[in-house]
Amino acid sequence: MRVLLIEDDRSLADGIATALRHGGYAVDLAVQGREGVALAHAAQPDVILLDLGLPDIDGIEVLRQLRSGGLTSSVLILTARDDLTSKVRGLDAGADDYLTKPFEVDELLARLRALERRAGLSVSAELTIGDVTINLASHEVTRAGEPVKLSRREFTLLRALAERPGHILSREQLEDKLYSWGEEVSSNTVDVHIHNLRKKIYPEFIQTIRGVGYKLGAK
Amino acid sequence: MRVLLIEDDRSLADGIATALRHGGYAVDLAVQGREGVALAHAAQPDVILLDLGLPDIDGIEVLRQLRSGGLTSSVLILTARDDLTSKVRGLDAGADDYLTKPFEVDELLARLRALERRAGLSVSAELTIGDVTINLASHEVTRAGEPVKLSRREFTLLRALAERPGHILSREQLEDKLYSWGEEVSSNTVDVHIHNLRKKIYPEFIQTIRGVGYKLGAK
DNA sequence: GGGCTAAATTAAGGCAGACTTAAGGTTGGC
DNA sequence: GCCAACCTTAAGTCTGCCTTAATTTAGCCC
Repeated sequence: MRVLLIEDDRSLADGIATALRHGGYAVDLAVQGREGVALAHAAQPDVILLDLGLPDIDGIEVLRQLRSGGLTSSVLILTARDDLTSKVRGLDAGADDYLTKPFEVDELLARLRALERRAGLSVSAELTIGDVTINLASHEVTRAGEPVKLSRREFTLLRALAERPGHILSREQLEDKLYSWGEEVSSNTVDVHIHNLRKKIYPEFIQTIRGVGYKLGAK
Repeated sequence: MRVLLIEDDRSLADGIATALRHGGYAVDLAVQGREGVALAHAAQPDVILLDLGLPDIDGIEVLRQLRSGGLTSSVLILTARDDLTSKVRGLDAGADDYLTKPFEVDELLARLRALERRAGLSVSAELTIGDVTINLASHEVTRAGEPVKLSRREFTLLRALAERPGHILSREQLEDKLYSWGEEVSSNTVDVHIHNLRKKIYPEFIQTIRGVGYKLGAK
């Protein structure tokens, strides 16, 4: 866990840094805004502790520069100002939390733990088979970078096949993916949708195993 | 965005709830700890506002039950106690933030926005999708620099979609963002609001995935 | 190669889901 | 307490998709 502390008051900064190191954090220290922005990009910290009262640049401006530079670290603002507006401005400029000076080290540590907890990354689930990508969240499918427009049933079928590339799925299994209980179907729908999929992507993309079912890739 | 408020002081609770609803949140209200735990599971709120001084169970205990029940909503503690220990205990028990009473509604709203941000919903106070910008704090929306006037419901819908650009949200999910428990709606309101949004912005801005839901750009 | 079965192809009809519109109802501001 | 804005309903229209089924093509075994 890496922390970047941007704080111009040297003795306060040293005190915090020591406490954090005791707490098992790796701490980088910057005493000016510009320096802080540079270090943030160099050190890629998990959390940034940002003092609002910096000598060279306004803290909120630093925050803005960090965010517009694409930085995703959590930011905790340290401020002597307890006026509402700068708190609100700070939070709206992309801070995750703030702490008013003076504060107790225990509270700082507690807030850091709270920030750590929210480390859940949202992974955009995407399947790739050959030059075909399937975005599960947006239902977007591309083939060699070109978007392919699929209907609901087509998408469901394709996903079912793409989830187990190389495995053969029978018509029956595929129907199970398409239809819920009590709305079974009595025709060759699966065949038809497979056919349409092949037309939209390319024929060899889906292989037929005669008498068994269909499968993707892994030729 | 859905908020669960657990607060035993009825008039305070009503005040907060009204303010939040104005801000475009769907608000569920519980006046007791047990009730709160139950509702949290039923309503699946994005954020829980938890008063520590509840009549039946201690607030921290409520929090513990919520977390051990696997709930991942962000929790913001409201407390009259400004003593450090209960703050720290709260944060360690899994709260994401706290606010000491009395507080200003503006600050509550700012903290809510900050919580939403951390939950990975958005990175800054302003969302931009294509040439449309959405200011979460002021509720101002512009399209190609031109201001667009949206109603409350329209704004809430747009925000929900904009928080996860490219992701598809079903009508059901969108309704959850608009309505609190017990005020469910049985018509095509979502459709209508989407339609009005499209008229005010432009039709292709919101895409329909037939049989699945709606999504924004990300093209 | 002939016969048989499985799969591919095609097109049409029907329908469910989505869009549109307008009329009440409700709410909030003054 | 009135007015305007906004929200909900509901009905009607539209459209893209799905299913159906009939026909053609391909694969396999003897």
